[in-house]
Amino acid sequence: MKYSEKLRNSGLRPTRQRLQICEVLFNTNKTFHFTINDLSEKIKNQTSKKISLATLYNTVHAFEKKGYLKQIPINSSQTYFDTNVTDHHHFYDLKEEKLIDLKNSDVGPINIHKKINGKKIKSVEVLVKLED
Amino acid sequence: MKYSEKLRNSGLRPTRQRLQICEVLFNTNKTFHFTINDLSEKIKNQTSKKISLATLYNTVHAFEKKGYLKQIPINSSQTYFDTNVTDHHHFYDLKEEKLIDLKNSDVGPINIHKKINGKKIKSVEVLVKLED
DNA sequence: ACACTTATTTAGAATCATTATAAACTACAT
DNA sequence: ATGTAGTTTATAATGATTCTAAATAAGTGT
Repeated sequence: MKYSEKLRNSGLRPTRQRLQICEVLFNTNKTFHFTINDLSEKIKNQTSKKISLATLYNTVHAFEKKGYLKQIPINSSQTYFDTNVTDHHHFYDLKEEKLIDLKNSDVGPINIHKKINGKKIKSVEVLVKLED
Repeated sequence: MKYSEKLRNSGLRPTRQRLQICEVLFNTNKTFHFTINDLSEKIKNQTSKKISLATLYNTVHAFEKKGYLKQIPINSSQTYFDTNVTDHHHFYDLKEEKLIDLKNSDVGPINIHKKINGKKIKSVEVLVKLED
């Protein structure tokens, strides 16, 4: 299925910029982590036409809202996004400041035994900090 | 044990500012979450003498480094700290933008079955996002 | 193809949390 | 009391993110 159709089905017009961003983010079997700045660099390198920063922010947030990207909860000066939107967890190497995927099977099942009235669980995310 | 001794034992001089901050943060049985801004407001309300923002940042980071505070990994415009430095986890109510403590017993034990060469696990933190 | 409406892109400005600076001050050892 | 290393402070600087409003492009109906 072409990105343009997917976008349209999500209520997003398939613009040149969005299609380029889709290529960079999703046209690979591997999933990966990135910041807006990383994305900006990739766009500069992999494509000829530049996209303004504002558009990168707009688009990444639009994709996140649609569920095509996830924010990774971590304290860093920049926000990290993940193209892997399945339930999974992360190592964070404090020294290298690098994120590493943990498969779900690397972390046992997690059961939350507490409920909050009127609220349901949207996601469960584990961050494992690593030091030397 | 007095805060001044504790500070000295940690290699931090017990200054008026640090002692005031200790009072606000630790002089209660309840632990709590706060941002630098929250702390600034508390200091303004609970004490007569003001402390500069720079000092609040310096001190909170110093306390964190010494293990008296923990940063909570969450994507928010401000950094959240926790006076509860024991291993425990959090709910994050996305609508109210509020953190709620989870006791360790509310979350089963978490076993990480993956190792990274030369790295050891410093912490394991679970963030459970809540929606309506 | 054309006109029209609405969504999108964009450069640049604005915002805001945080960090850096460097001068004044203070704790503490001698 | 003096010296020095550690702290505090006001203020400036930084930098990621968001806002703005004008220009552009996409979709729709004719």
